[in-house]
Amino acid sequence: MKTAARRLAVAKSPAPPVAGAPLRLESDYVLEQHIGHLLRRSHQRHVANFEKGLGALDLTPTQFAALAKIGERGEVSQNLLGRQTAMDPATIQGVIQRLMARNLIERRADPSDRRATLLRLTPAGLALTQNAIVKVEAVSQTTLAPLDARERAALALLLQKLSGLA
Amino acid sequence: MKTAARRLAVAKSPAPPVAGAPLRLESDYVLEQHIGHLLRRSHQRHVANFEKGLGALDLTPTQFAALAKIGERGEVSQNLLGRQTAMDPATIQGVIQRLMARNLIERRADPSDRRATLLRLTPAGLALTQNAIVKVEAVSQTTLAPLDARERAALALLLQKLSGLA
DNA sequence: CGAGAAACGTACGCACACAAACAAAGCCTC
DNA sequence: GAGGCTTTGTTTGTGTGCGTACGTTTCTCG
Repeated sequence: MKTAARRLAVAKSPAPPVAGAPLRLESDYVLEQHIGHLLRRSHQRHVANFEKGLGALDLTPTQFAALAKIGERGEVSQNLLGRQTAMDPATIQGVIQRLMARNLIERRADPSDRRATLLRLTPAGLALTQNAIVKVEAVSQTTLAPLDARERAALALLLQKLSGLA
Repeated sequence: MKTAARRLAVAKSPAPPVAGAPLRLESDYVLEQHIGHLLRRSHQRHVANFEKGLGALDLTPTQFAALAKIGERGEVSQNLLGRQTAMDPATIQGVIQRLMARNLIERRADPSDRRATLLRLTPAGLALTQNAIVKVEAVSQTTLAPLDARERAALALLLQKLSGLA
């Protein structure tokens, strides 16, 4: 009912808003060729592959990045982790909370800096991360499937330049 | 107070959760070299440039994509627009609502298919989109600044392959 | 023709992602 | 050593982005 009512409300506007031929851009802007759109679509496709490929583990790309980085460093502050994984303090906050709720990481106050919080993996988190790393390799292969070896290397280099990592 | 209380609650766990040396991954996984991370960071950087560059217009990349596509086609259904801009039906919904709330687009029922809704630009929407297109070109230049002309062409081609557009 | 399948839009919930504003703790300089 | 700046983490608000479920309408096929 609600739906029908709303649609009627929209449809009942007779002439004022919609008069003649639709307005068009005169410029021939091609969305599909623009770097932003291409980056967005490529990233989108990879994220979809990721969530397919890790299905049972129930990890998002950002959650995985956080786990991998903590596991690499042993123990990191929340803030440093954010910088290393390119996440806002506000963003990392939610990620940490969700990982902690699943008992994959634990935190303690930094004894030498009472502002900071140190993060480390739990045994469960370590096991899950090891497991995930294997599957993530497969996901990367899926994402990169349209490219041959030379193209893959070229793309990696270009993206590193683009994102300021090279 | 709330903050202090929470921090104490965390800090008061004495030994059980945090015992000895932190757990580490034995594998030498390098987050920074993986395609997903590179795509994420590159996209992230571009979005930041975009929001800087369009500042006053107050458009997000997706909102701009929707406007540009509507302006190119004259009048499109919401669903088709979603496919053309690579957005979920659920995602395009919110975008449309926000653009409509700002009176940049308007909608009417499709006379030949009562399930569908047709979208078109308002005069204000057309003017804003024309204006935005110019600025978006500049944003793309900013994003691509680390690359020379040959690299830009190569990157565009690779991303088109990667996202299924070529 | 009529039932089932498919398409369109909507609604809700979860997870990023960032800006802005804030409190607490540390640093730094005069 | 005291005031000011910075750093760390939190909270709130807005905007994507998708899964899922839903109601309506259209299409398709027997």
